[in-house]
Amino acid sequence: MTHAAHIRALINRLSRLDASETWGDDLNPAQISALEYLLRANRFSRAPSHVAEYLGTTRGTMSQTLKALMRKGYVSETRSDADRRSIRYDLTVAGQAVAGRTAALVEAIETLPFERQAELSEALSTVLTSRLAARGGRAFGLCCGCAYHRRTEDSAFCALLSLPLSLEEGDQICHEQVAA
Amino acid sequence: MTHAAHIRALINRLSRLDASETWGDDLNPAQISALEYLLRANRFSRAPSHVAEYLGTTRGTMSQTLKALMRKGYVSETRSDADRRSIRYDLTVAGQAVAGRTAALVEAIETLPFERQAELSEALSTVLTSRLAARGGRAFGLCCGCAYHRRTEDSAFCALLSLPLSLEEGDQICHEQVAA
DNA sequence: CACGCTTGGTGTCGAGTCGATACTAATATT
DNA sequence: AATATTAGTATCGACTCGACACCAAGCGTG
Repeated sequence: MTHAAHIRALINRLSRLDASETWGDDLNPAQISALEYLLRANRFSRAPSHVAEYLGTTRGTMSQTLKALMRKGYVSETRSDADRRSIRYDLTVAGQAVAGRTAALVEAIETLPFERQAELSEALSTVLTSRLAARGGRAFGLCCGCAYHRRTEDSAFCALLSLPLSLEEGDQICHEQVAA
Repeated sequence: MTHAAHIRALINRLSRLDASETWGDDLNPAQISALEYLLRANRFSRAPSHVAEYLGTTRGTMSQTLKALMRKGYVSETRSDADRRSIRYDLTVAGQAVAGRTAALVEAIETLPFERQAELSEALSTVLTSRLAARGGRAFGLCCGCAYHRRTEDSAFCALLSLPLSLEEGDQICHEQVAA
């Protein structure tokens, strides 16, 4: 067993463990993952197709997942005025509460020395980036790390969509993000 | 977003990506995971309850998964003579072929410097161990790392079950394993 | 401007996961 | 011998997931 194969097994096992722990409500892993993505995504990146691409599933599946979350009152639907086809899903207060919880896995990771955490984050990011590039997937990076992000003293601006941004939006995930 | 929360997100995303890639046959992620476990587990650790505990699911679910793999010809059932309740699932040739494939994720991990791979493996192992301990789960370590493993020049022996072992079995996963 | 192509979202189908629960049979305990 | 525990299974309901078909909205080119 090589290091790499072992690492893959660890990743899958940890993910499985995390999924089975994050339970407790009437939500399953896929639904939790969707809520967590919505918590961190900016307003341009909350359509079913974006969540689907981020999580590596299809639009059909994600559509169903979001409808289920809708029925349970964790998200709300908003049709776009600019493009009448697209829908944006926002977290409700209940949804924010669930998505914002600290997972047991996070606490376990925090027991590692800070230095180790940084290495871990770095290494996993590298692997993910290379895999995403191989599949032709988008990076889904942070708004502030985008080539089109413009920042002044007390305001921000997206040069791609030609829209003003709030300062907090800089720290959110954007599906349009192009690494600077 | 803390380092730890980011790492958790990376782990889940990588696992999801891996699952969606390891497809192609008539097998889903849970079935693949079961096959991969069976490939690496020794003959005392291939019962539905062991696979279920390893993967963090229930006996009922795993029973169904293994039956599905049975129907598709990837595993074979063997009732134990010692304990007529228990069943052992072994990989067929087709099962070994699928479980032994190299995943794209493994190739991506292998592009990291060897030093980085070792760190990554080490860090993830630490986290997993601490999580397993917290849940009261077993370690599922390797046979050769067990307190009951006895090794001589050209043979091996399990002092817990009082049974002779083949040399290859030392590198397999054992559900009884107690870290030395 | 009208034609077609593409895109975004949804509905449906079938196989299967998953937890919960309830059950059987075999083994342990007392 | 009676009881408790353990291993595996069947069944139920909610849901995932890929595949596919469908519709409506936006786009692109002649």
